[in-house]
Amino acid sequence: MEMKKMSNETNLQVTFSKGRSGLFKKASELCILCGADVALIVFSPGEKVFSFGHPNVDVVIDRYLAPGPLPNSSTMHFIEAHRIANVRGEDLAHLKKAIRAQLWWASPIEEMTRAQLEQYKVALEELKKRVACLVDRAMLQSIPNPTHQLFLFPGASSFPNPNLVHQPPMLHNYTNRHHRFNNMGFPGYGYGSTAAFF
Amino acid sequence: MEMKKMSNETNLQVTFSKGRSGLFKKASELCILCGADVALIVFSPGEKVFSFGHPNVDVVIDRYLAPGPLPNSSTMHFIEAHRIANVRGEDLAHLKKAIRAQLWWASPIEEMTRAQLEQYKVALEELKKRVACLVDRAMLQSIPNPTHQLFLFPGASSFPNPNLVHQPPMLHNYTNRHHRFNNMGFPGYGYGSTAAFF
DNA sequence: GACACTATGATTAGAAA
DNA sequence: ATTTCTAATCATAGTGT
Repeated sequence: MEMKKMSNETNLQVTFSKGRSGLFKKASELCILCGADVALIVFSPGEKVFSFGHPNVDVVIDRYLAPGPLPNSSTMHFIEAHRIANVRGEDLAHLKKAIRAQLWWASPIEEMTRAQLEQYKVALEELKKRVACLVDRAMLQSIPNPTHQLFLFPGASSFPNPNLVHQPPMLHNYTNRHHRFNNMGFPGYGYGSTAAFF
Repeated sequence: MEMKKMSNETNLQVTFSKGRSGLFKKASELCILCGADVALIVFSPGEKVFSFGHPNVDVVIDRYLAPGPLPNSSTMHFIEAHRIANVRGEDLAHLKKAIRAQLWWASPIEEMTRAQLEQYKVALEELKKRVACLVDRAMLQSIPNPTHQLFLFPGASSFPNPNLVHQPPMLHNYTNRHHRFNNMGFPGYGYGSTAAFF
């Protein structure tokens, strides 16, 4: 088969789907057989997200990004100073609840090393300040809502529920970022439960 | 072949190496044939890093990490519950620039709406608390730092230079995070330069 | 670790649902 | 976008250098 981008749009679609399956399968096999840790993120031509990770996508990414979530040196300048900006709760309790259910980037936290955690913490404080600032300013101006498609769940159609997949793949942690789910308890591949997104 | 972790250490080593090659090849094929964007990170049993990305590992990761419009449906309730802010032009250019230039996980920030920003802010606070808690806990446990091997270039041996590989793989952007390089100008696969890692 | 070799079991392209 | 089916192709485990 010629190694160049396929012209036929339909065939491309099919090929992508199959290829992705094969790719993910290979990835999981590598994890199972060799105990390797893998993070695999795929964006379809249609911009849909597919991911696979062992033990978990974010954990691997963090490890890849290590040492420390502050990849660029310029950021390091901020590590020294700055204390935590006091932010009072306001009436955001309910918001917290909602957010708690969907915080994607917090899940890998308990697997970070102490050093990473410390850096992470500092970085968070810095970021929070910036965000707070942005929020305040945004309050004054009404940023037009970009097309929200809030109820769109790209990729959700692929594996709506891992347990419903016809041929149970040994894949686990097969997710898309908008609708994460861990296909634990899979035949032949059950890994320790991942911490819930608190 | 039985799908469980291999016992023979030697065979495992070989299998990993082969499997990784195959996996990366598949990944690149998916990119070439279907124009998919892929990030693939693999940690060998020996903790060595191997990565592949199209157009680039970090770009894909960022896209993966970038929270599109907060996608959870339950979130909607809160978004609706919030009043809309008033219009007012304010210059955030410098702030945006600063953020864009420094915090990788903040990059998507300027694309968030006010409502999203507020949630983001709350989320940060929540997260920060968790981090602080974990840090404190970690302080007491003194979690041993995993060997950092900061100046080690694992994986560099695999594909020292793509151009030197006997059978030129169609792989590109085969990197390890400590020694990044883009194998642009590859026969049959040259992609436009990706944004530098600011 | 990478590479050569080879039988065979696994994977895929293509068409179609 | 995924799946089924099939024939043909390909990738790989095991062994050895």
